[in-house]
Parts: sequence; structure tokens; C-alpha cells
Amino acid sequence: MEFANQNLIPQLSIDCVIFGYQECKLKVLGTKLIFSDGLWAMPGGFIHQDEGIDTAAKRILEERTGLTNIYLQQFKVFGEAGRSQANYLGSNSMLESAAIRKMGLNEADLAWISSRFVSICYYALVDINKVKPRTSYMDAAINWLDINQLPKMILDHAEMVPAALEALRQNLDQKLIAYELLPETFTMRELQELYEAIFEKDFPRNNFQKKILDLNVLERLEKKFTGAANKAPYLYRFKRLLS
Amino acid sequence: MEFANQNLIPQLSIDCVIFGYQECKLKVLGTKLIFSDGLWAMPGGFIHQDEGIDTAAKRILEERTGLTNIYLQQFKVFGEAGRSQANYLGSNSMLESAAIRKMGLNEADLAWISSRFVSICYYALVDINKVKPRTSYMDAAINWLDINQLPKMILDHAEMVPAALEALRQNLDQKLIAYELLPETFTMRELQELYEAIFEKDFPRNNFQKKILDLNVLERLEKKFTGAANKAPYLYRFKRLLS
DNA sequence: GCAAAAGTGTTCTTCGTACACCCATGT
DNA sequence: ACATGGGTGTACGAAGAACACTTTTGC
Repeated sequence: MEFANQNLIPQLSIDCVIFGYQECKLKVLGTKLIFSDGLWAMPGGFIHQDEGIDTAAKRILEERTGLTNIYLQQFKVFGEAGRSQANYLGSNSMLESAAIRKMGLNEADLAWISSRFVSICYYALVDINKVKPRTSYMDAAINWLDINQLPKMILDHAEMVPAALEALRQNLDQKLIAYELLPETFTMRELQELYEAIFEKDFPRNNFQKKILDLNVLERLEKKFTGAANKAPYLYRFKRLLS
Repeated sequence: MEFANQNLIPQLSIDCVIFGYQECKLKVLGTKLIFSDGLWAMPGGFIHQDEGIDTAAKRILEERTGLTNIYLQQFKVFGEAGRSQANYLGSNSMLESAAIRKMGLNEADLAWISSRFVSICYYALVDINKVKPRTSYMDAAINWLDINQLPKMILDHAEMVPAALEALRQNLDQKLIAYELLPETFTMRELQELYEAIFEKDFPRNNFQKKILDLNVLERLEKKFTGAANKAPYLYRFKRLLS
């Protein structure tokens, strides 16, 4: 792995806050970088010289999740002065770590990766069941993290999650994109619980149903018999407009 | 002027959509670059290695407007593949232009400036009366442009204005920032005309007043006697919270 | 007094919220 | 039968749109 020779844009990175949803909780995909001294990070990568930034973000997402066609939204650029691994970790611990040597980085690569970076941040919405998290050459681990119990993170990555969540909430008020976090079909209760997880507050059951149905973007399918001792809920699916 | 030796982040630029307001029309500040073959551009610049991106944006704005303390908002990154002056203008016309030679650019600088760039875009709101537009070393001219009659622009700069306008509209729904475009004191009618220019639609006079006053962010000052044959309107000023 | 434009008040509609009720399902 | 959770309908209140009216100013 040699960064310097890969035809990448220097000092510019992309980081992704990948939202998933499971058991009524919002999660984000986090990685532990090999050279991060045990700290976690949002999955990220770099931009090839002949690659658009949105394309790069899609590629990075595909590398980590195995998914294509992910809902993706640019939301902020982080670029404070002195924003470099060297400044946070102290270059000594990095240079001497056995992990770094295992990656096969040379001096130029180390300089490259520890330079000051500006990071373009995207958030992504995925169906957590479809994702098979994969580590990249830089990752020691990759895991779903509960957004309310985030571990220590490198640089300003801890700020990215709340910023992404705020952007998600705003977009959600305008476009109905929450279904990107759910399987193809779902019950009204499941959709409501998702909203409650995102906005961290409860909605009245009946009014929620009314509001969503009035939007006219769901189609009602057959009932879902859960085996529970109650009325079977309908399944819904998002109308594919112009499909 | 030597870009290569200025300790700038390569391939990364900042462009600003600077909104001003005059005669019931929304304007943006545009520059004509020396080497742009007559095309216009949004005012922009580059980021020093020891400088945060927001700081850089403020510096660039101050260079062109003479103002400090400008309302500034990051709204989008433009970074398609092949986004370079060389691709749009054809490097020949650039290299041979007399204007370029006047700037005193050497080969390295030309390569630098004609490379592929990713641009972080901000929009800014200014009181047009306070601005004294200044050209930089790269500008042949600088002028206020009517947003509905924009000239031909370099790269994707023509997309920046509508994108900035959309971001402005969205932010305006949440925060009351429109006053940044007005002088310190203004009448309710002036504020309404500004809103109408931004949203490109009319609002009912009385309801507009009620809605704005209900927000409780304006303080009413003395009346403004215009000499016209009608009731004198009040002047208003935005409350400086915690001033 | 009159025209022009500012300020204010009143009704009507619409939207969101709260409350209530009925229905299907498995034990 | 009944407990459980799903679906729907109605009533209330707040917020916004439409309309009407009064007030001030210079001629």
C-alpha cells in the first residue's frame, strides 16, 4: 500500500457516517484504524485524481458495506487548521507501532497520511440486514456502534455523528427517506419506532399513521401474521415512483 | 505571485456566493478572472496550510468586500472528476494569453492553477451598501450581478448560485438571518420586499407583519418620515441578544 | 378632504394533537 | 371470553390565510 503513488488528491479525505437501524436503535458503522492507538473512526477514504467526490464516496461505502445504490448525502466539511493525525496522536507512537509496519508503509506514506487533512463528510442510510461490514487495509476492526454510546474517536470524528444526525433530521422533514433504513416491507409500528429512534422522542400512534398515510407514498400490502395475540398489522412498501 | 510556493493546500479551493440586496433585487458578487477568457466566476481563493477552512473563507470575503464579521454558511462541495480550468478553457488559450503573462505566473503556477480542483462553497450575506468590491490579483473586474441575469461562468460556477439560494431559503425558514442583507434599521415593507425577492413570491402584507413580529426578534424604533403622502412606517432593528 | 400606504383586528380554514372507540388475533 | 395491539373516527386548539377596517401623512 503506497498512498503517494496511488494518484490520490492529497490532504483531502472523505468520511462517511453510515446509519443503520436495529432493535429500535440507530447505529453507525465505525472502524478502528490500525494506527489510531485504539481510537475509532468513521469509515473513510481518499479521492482518486480521475474520480468525482460523490463517486469516491460511493466507492468507499461499497468497500465497507458491500452495497451499491446507497442513499448518500453530503452534509459538512471538516477542515480546521492543524487537523492531522500527527497533531492528535503524536507522531512517535504512530511511527513505532508494529501495526504500521505490518501495513508496509514507507516514509513518504507516513508523511502523507499524517499530514493535515480536510474531510468531506457524507451520511448514508442503509438496511442494516443487507450490510456485511468489511475491514479495509487500514482497519483493525469494523462494527456497528450505538449512537448514544460512542467510543473515543480520532480527530473530530466524534462531532461527525451528531452533525450527521441533525442533517438527517432536517432532510427527513422534507423528503421521506427513512425507509432507506428499513427492509423493503415493514409495518407502521416499525416505521414509527424508527422515527422515534431518529428524533429521540415519541409520537402518538394514530396521528403518526395518519400523517404518514396522508403523504401518499406508501402502498399497503397484505397483513403480517406475527403469531402474537393481536390484530395482524399491514405491511407497507414505498411506492417506486416511475419504476 | 507564485502559488506553488505559498504554502497552500493543492487542488482545494473555496468559492463564495456573496448575496447582496438592492432595489428589491437579490444580487451576487461576481468576478471576471484574468485568464477566464471573458467568463465570470464566484469570488474564490485557496487555503493556507496553517489555516482553517472557515477562516480562509472569511479572509477571502474580507479581501473582496472589505468587511469582517460577515454571515457565512458552508453549503456544498463541488468536485466532479475533470473539474479543472484546463478541461474547460483548453490550456492553449490560457498559456498564451497576455493577461496570464502580466500576472507573472511561471510554469509551475500554471500547472497548479489548471489542475483539477475540489471547491468548498460558502454563501455569505452582506449589507450591499457597506461593501466596496475589490479585485484581487486574479480578477479583471468585480461586479454585482442580478441573480436572474447571470453571465456565462467558468466551470460549474453557474450551478453555485441556485444551490446557494436554495440553501439560503431553507436556513431562512429556521433562523432569521435575512437582516444580514439589510442596513441596521429598516421598515417592515423593506423586510417583506427582501423576503419576496429571496423566495420569488409575494406575501400578504398584514400576515407577514404579524408573523415576523410574533417571532419577537425585532425592536420597534421611531417612525420614519419619508415625505410621502401616507402614514409614516416604523423603523425596526434586530435585537442583539446578549450584546 | 382625499389618496396612499401603514397598522390592527376578525373570521375561516387547515393542520396537528388528544381522546375515544372498534376490530382482529391467539391463548 | 379476553387481553393485546392495530386501525379508524371525532373533537379540540393553535397557526396560518383571507378579508375588512382604521389611522396617519402630504397634498
